[in-house]
Amino acid sequence: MAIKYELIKTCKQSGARLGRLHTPHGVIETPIFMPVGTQATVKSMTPEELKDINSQIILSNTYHLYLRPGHKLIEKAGGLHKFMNWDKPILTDSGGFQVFSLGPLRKISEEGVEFRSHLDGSKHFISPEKAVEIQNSLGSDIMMAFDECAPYPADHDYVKKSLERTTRWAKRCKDAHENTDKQALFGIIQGGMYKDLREQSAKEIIDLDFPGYSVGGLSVGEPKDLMYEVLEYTTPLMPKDKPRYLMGVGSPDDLIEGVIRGIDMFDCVLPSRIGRNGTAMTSQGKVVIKNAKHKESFEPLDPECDCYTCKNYSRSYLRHLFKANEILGLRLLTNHNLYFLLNLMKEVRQAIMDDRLLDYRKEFFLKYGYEL
RNA sequence: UCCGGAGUAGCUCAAUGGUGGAGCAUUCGGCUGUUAACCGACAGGUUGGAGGUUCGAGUCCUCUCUCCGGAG
Repeated sequence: MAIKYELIKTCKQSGARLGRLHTPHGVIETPIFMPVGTQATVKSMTPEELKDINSQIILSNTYHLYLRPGHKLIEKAGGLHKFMNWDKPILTDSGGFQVFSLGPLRKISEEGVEFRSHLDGSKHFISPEKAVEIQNSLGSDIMMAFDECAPYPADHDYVKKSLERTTRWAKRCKDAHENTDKQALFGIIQGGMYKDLREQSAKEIIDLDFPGYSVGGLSVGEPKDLMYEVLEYTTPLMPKDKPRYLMGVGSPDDLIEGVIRGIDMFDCVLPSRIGRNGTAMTSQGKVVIKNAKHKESFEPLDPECDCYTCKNYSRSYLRHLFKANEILGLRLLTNHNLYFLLNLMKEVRQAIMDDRLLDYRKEFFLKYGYEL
């Protein structure tokens, strides 16, 4: 087996899990946040910088790398790790979400998905088998099954048909995947916002016996309370001895709420994207660095933060960089936001260890400005 | 001094004589398995000034001011 999950303890106060995930490229302490590096790069960050902020694993993308530069090229380069100079674990998303987000450019059938490239309009076809083949070429530590992410809202009938197809596709992915000792393939539970469908999907996917499971189809525009509710009845259905991954979630409150509901892994573009767009996550809440009120603020972005950005630069300077459209500004904010979430998860792990995650949530929310 | 050109939003510029717009800048908002250094909103005007022609003038006419270019 490529990976092994070790449950260290559960928080007595919240039930959250503290664990370790052993992978071919090292051990990951969970719960963990995974920075997103869609095109074989976490935008604006070097691998060295990612290590400096304690990134343990990053995510990359099948769809994007298949289109450009091509998975065969990456295979020829010696695999994704070597190609991008990252020797720690990598998880690759299957392209299922791109199917969801490509909208009118794609056509879904039982066989797979036909779509037009967003780059040049060329026609392509990705099947479950193809998604596995691509990810085998990339050589990621954790591969994701090719799924269909249903939109929100979607009616019961549509979601049921969609999740059943996701199950059939998951089976095909598993059958196509042979490199099981070097790469782990995770199954994805769908089912939208319907309890009976989540139960059905969980049963079908777990019956296929994957080394890890993710919850997909959340964080697609539904209210937060609804997402938490779905998690509350979905994670208890998942095996305790396997990692649980909530796909696409990454706001600070969602991470904490997800961990409390039994999630071990998260990924999200939010910190890197809003960082590039000029918003920082700080212990005191959100900071939009371009706002005029920071013009003469010579204080750090977050006085409680120990990241490179906060230790060396003022809000005034960061604002200047953004106003002047200087590339360093978005690099520094990306660096800070990723550090902030990685550090948040570190504190969450400590709080689980100390059996006080609910207390921690309360303290964090109060400072950040979230309502409990 | 003469000749020519130009004066419209903070800037660069649109607008048959018929409801003065855009891009950028400003201010603010959004972003959740990246089609995203992106997207959106608010605000911003006595069209250099004064007359005139006209039902109606940014647009045509007269005078005037400023700037640019050329000549002297």
